Amino acid sequence: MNYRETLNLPKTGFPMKAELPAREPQWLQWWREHRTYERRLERNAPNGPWILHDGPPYANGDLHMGTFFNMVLKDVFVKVALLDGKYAKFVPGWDMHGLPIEYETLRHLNIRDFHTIDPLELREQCKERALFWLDRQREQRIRMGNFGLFDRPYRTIDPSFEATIVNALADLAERQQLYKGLRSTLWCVYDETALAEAEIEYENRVSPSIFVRFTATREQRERILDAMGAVRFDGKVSFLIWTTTPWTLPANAAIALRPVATYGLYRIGDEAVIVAEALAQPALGAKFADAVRLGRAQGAQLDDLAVRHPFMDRDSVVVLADYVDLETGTGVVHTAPGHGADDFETGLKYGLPIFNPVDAAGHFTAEAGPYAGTSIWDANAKIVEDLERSGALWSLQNYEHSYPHCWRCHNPVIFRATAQWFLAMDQNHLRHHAIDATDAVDYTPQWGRARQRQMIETHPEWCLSRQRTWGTPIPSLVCLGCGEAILDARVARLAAKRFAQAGASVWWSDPVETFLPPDFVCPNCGTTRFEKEKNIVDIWFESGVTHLAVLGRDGLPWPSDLVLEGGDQFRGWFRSSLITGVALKGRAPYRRVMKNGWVNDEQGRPMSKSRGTGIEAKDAMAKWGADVLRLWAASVEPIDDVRFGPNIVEQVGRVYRNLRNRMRFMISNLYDLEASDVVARDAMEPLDRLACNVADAFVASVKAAYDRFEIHDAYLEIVDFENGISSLYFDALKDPLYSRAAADPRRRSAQSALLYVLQRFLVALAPVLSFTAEEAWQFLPETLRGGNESIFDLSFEARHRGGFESDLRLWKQLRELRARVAAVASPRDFEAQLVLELTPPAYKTLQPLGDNLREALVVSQLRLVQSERAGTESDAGVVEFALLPAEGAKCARCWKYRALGNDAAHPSICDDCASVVRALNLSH
RNA sequence: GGGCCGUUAGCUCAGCUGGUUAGAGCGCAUGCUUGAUAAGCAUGAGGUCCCUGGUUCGAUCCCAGGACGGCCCA
Repeated sequence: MNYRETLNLPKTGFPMKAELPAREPQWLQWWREHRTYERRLERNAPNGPWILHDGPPYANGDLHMGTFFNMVLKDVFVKVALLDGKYAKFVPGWDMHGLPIEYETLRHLNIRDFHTIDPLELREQCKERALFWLDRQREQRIRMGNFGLFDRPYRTIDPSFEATIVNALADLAERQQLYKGLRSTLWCVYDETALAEAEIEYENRVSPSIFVRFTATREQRERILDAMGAVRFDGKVSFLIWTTTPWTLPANAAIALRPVATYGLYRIGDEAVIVAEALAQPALGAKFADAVRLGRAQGAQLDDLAVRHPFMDRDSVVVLADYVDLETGTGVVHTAPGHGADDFETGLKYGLPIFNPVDAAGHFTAEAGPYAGTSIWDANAKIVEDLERSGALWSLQNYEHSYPHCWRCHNPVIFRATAQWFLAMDQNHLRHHAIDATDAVDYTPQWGRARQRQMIETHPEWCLSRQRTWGTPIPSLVCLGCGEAILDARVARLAAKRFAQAGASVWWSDPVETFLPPDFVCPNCGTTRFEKEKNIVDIWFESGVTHLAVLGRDGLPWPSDLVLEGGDQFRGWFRSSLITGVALKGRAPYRRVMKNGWVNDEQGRPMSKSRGTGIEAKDAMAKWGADVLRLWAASVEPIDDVRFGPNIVEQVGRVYRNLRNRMRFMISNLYDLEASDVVARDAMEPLDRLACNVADAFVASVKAAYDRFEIHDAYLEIVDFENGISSLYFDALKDPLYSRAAADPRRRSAQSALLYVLQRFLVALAPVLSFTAEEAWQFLPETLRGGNESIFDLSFEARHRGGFESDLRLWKQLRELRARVAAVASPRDFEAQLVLELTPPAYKTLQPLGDNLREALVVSQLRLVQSERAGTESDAGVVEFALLPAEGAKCARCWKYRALGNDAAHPSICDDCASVVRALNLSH
């Protein structure tokens, strides 16, 4: 007789092969149809919110693995909160204005100069492109298995959002936080337009390289000599600067030194010059041989000195700047705040005048004195000539270097100061308050706070205005009477109201009168005639107010509990949100900031399309499925930079298969269990009760890891648990599950424990392996699901009885014991009988397991002996053990060694099996 | 060039406030099983803990310098 058919072998439709790319979309559909997320949200509503506020991705292009990684991490936390019973409403958002989209649209339309297209038309086209990419990205985010209100995302182009932006500007204006001032921007004098970084190409160019004396007056000289500890010297004393742009000299306001560098005063003949010591030899050239050092000082000691401008009738003051390097030149840097980004920042820092003597077409204005009317490029030669004549020129040569050029006309570009709107960082102590506000924020990792503070400390005045089309207008006016630029809160609120109704394009289409409050007059001159300014707001400001547009309404609290983005956002969104939050609401708009690392390729280098390592999220999901990729995200340390590629996915794929098979084993042994058969934990066999307790401990530690925002720790717990539960527990259970009668109490106890362990296992995994956990849950017989339609209807709450410690110790002891026995001979074929001589404590803990201990060791017979000896601290409390051949013969049905043949009808099987088989025959 | 971060077995990672034969999973090799079977179990081989100095009785862990890699800036 073939006894195999009399066994309770596992049965399930849960497939071993995952085929995730094909199956996952079905579960997306299932979640949508069953409103799984929404229903759980509603159920959780009374328990209060936990909100992760989404930093808006930019709506151009498909999602890459870096975004995928970030979005999976976000989703894990949302799901953890959901399973924890929280109102974890996740509102995804998109950043949809801005230059990249404007460029892409112009390229799409084949338009070279954006001035040639009507702004309203361009805005329509941009909107279309942005919506196109939003839809694609939304599809990809949904495909990842992310939960959220994807039907109602927030979008920076929504009229209500645009109104929020403008109202924020109104609030800031009311607090005197906004002003219009000059700023140095890249400028093409041929196209007469400002350029963005992205519009620049670097090309080689030959420029005049000149060293120029900035000479001290007699009075200035004495202070310099004093500061440098030099003896009395009556000759000419000069700072020697180096520049390759002589035309910027008329705008010189200062000379900058490196604070930590040492500067020397070198006497050469009857004059003396100051340069950095490290550069003295190359800078002074042949004259260095005859130079005598008269004094020296750190740059920081020379702050606040001054010398005369070589040809303008004014002083040039000494300032300090960290960016001054000692690679080339003299370590003394000519500073023209109107003509360089660094220079400009230094100018702001020191309150220097922003000379701006160049017009839009690149000609000097009257401000340039003798050079008025000259083209800047022609002026180069003229200035050098004049310097030569006045004796200020030290040396001249040609110099080839890389220089920014306009990408359209390929001419060299310049820096030119233009009037822009700023958010004043030091008005109302904003910078100070923002730094202090980080104290109330938790950072993961902790050094994030220092990084964030640094980003605030070094934040220049925030330039809010852009001279482009695709954005939210800054509703500022120009008075036609006096030319004053006005950003008035009342005007802004009126504009916001109009934008909320009709969208921000009305700023371009509607007459200025529609934005004027009654009786509005120029505060400067009283005129009532105005013109609209055509600036849009920096998109970092737009994303910086997402917390105002999304939080504090629709059941969402302000601030959020967590924001989670890539580390670059310390300078970006974390910062812009913090500043607007502090400026407008007095505190950070989030309670915790977490950063995730970059995704590099398998060699640890940035992913690159040209190297063939650039993988898009949608392609990865189509190839491997989302769940394996989600598991990958948990398998790495997300704080650090991580690696991704086919080999790594393959490795994670094997871990995935293990997890899947463990689920499958449990499900497949539950096919005949009815809810009414389920045994209460207290009534279970000791080993089964232990497994349940260990599962509780497992979930508790996984939950604790999630609560610490350590997804990777949760992953390690999961892997550790699955290995233990499988090799020890599942193996032990096979015999009782398969060979006992279906309704045998031993078997029902085991099944009940498996059900519980499976349920806990799936809950712990669901935030990461969402699709697979759901799939497994649905393959569980419905009667066993306890009315929980989806795995996401379950909760983390384990029994917090405490007292897991002794269970975990016993569990560990069993694993060691099993390993110890297995090291001598693989016992799992039941061929052995085992005699264990145990220490008294080990005997005390193991003996109560009764026959379960024999099951766990997979032997046919087990005898425990309490040792007389105290025993060393030997493994698992085993003083000694002996493996002997099992007694009896191998039962053809259960494979254990037993006494056979007591039933004449079944001579090859043991008594227990015979009674099971007889019962089966009777029922036929 | 500056700021920040990282560097532990082939791969992904653990290693608490300095003292362990430095661990796990995956892979690899070997064996068992064929009643989880394109599965399961066991055993084993893999490490100058990036390098160089220093502190210490003792350093993967602390300090300094360097190399390599990454992010943000310049």
